Amino acid sequence: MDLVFKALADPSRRQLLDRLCSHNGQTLGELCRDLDMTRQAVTKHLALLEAANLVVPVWRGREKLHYLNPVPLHEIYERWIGKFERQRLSALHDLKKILEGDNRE
Amino acid sequence: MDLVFKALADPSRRQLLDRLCSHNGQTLGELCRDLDMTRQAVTKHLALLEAANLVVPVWRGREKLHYLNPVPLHEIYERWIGKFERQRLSALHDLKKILEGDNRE
DNA sequence: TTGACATGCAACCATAAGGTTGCATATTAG
DNA sequence: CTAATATGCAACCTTATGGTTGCATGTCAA
Repeated sequence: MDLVFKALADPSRRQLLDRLCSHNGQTLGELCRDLDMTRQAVTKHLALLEAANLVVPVWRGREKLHYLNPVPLHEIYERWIGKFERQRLSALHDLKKILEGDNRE
Repeated sequence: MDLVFKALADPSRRQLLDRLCSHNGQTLGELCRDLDMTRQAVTKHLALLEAANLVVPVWRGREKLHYLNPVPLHEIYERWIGKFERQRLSALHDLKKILEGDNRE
């Protein structure tokens, strides 16, 4: 779970996920195209995404295809974001109240 | 948006959000209780959470109260996680197919 | 008004993170 | 078989990150 949050923390990695979202199953070479980063940098990012299980690699000969795994993101939502969503309205209410009262007790 | 992902990347900060979720409006001192970290470390974490607008501070005399702001998390979900949720089933399908086929083209 | 309390600010430190370059390895095409 | 292609691995560098300690500031209570 921590690995997933860590993996999502970097904009380059989110960009890679975005690319895979729009075109699943790309090779490393394809994912590198038009990025101002070396192939090795991309490799490192993909390694973190794989460690977080957000991306699953599949070898086809000398090519490495990358597939999106939506499960970890879904879990993040279920076990983490959802919890805050459930409290969202009451938290917003707290905030509104306290900001209206403008710092008095 | 990047600030929000960065803020969520650290487990201590997620823990602080958790604490605020279960008891909103705590002071710095309260938030520090039973953490194996100095007050200054907590202050730094809270500063990042504030920069990401996940936590809103309200001063009451010499005390600083901390309130949860659910909006950024909601936006993360709306603009980011939701997008992947929408593709979730097809991505799972891709993954299943490719893993079944076990690496042939 | 003075001391205790709640917090802020700044310097400093160790390690992690993101990136590069150079070379090695494995697969495919001619 | 040999070239070119696709990728991996390792060393290295710079900056960010998470943490500490020490001291300063502002507020409340006796």
